[in-house]
Amino acid sequence: MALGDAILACLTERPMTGYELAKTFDSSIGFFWKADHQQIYRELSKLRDRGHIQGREVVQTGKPNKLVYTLTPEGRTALRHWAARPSTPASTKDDLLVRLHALDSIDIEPLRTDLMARLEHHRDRHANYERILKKRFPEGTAEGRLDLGNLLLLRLGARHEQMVADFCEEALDALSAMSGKATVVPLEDGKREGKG
Amino acid sequence: MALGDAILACLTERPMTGYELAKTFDSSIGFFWKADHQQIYRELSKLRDRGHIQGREVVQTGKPNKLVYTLTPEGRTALRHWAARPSTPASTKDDLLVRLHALDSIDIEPLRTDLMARLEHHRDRHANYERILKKRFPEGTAEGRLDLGNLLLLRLGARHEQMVADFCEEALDALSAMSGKATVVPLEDGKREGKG
DNA sequence: CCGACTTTTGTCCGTTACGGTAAATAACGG
DNA sequence: CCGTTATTTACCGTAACGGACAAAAGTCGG
Repeated sequence: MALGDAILACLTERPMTGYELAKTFDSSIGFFWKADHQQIYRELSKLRDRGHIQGREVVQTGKPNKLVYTLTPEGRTALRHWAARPSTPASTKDDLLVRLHALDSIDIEPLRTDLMARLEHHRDRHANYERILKKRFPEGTAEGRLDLGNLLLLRLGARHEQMVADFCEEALDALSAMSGKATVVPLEDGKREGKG
Repeated sequence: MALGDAILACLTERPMTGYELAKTFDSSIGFFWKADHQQIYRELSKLRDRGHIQGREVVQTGKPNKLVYTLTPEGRTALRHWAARPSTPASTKDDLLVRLHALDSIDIEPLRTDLMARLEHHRDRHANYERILKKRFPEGTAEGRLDLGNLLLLRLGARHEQMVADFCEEALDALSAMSGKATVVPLEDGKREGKG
């Protein structure tokens, strides 16, 4: 149950409602962890049952009342214990990779379309990371533990998106070369600063 | 259900038993898709029920009889249809990243240990990718669609592991710098040449 | 003004996926 | 005899995902 711990991690920053958490999982932490609002509400109930978080109802006029969740000391401890256990490296599980593995049994045209969409997707995300980096860390330095973690995360994210975007480009190139009859895939590893 | 399709993708190469598939999911395709043998057997039953694969029992003396599964034409079609649908970009879901997000609420020592373990893990995997690359594609070129896909995959895998390993190293460096009291994270290689 | 749509805050229910434990069967190696 | 390799399968619990619904107030268009 890592989703629960991801929520606890979010709540270390400030108390939040399920709705705000859902928003958060759509931006910052959501860059590497997807969860929709139902999942979050369900997980919140479990965490509350476990005593890891505590909900305080805030009466609102006009809108339905909201439940602001705060980490309890038990929750903090649980998070620390969870964080002290060795992490398990996650596997990628990307459909695209499976398709490439069976490249000669599938249709290339839709694949090409897909690769182009993905290229755009990863470029967008890369730009987004860079934008946030420039805004939050214009000096490229962090002050304090929390900032350090987020800076590291943003840099990793940016590089990852860059890498995948490059990969999509190369795959498209190779596919073109292939359908053009040549059987050689261009480029080799290392840097490859795009010709702009 | 992408696992089912991953299995179909594997079976395009050659007919296999559940046992062999489990092995495969421990090496080649398993580099980016984890699945243990129970999952695979379960999925195989479903695929057989759906008529996407067909099992042929091979009587063995000494060992339990084995069931060799072959793709049916329906299975091939299903795979092609699946591969023609746009892929959904997968999110990372790595515990380590969640921990970094809550860096100031967790203990650094176990994190450091974990980072070192992960560094080694990703270096090993990188070496493994490079080894396979050198063996299967000494020229760095592919002949034929199937080879192209696998070459691309291996290169992506190698780069990915390299990147994550580098990330672990940087995180460790930054953590050391931090506990040494300085609050500045050293500049990374590559871009970002802001400060002198 | 009415109806449609969005925002905010959730709940319910069903399916898919994952993972631990275990068991049956039989050769081979130490 | 015990452990490992090979092979398949069952049972069971939890984690994760995702569609639909609810309820009440806000905003926009006709």
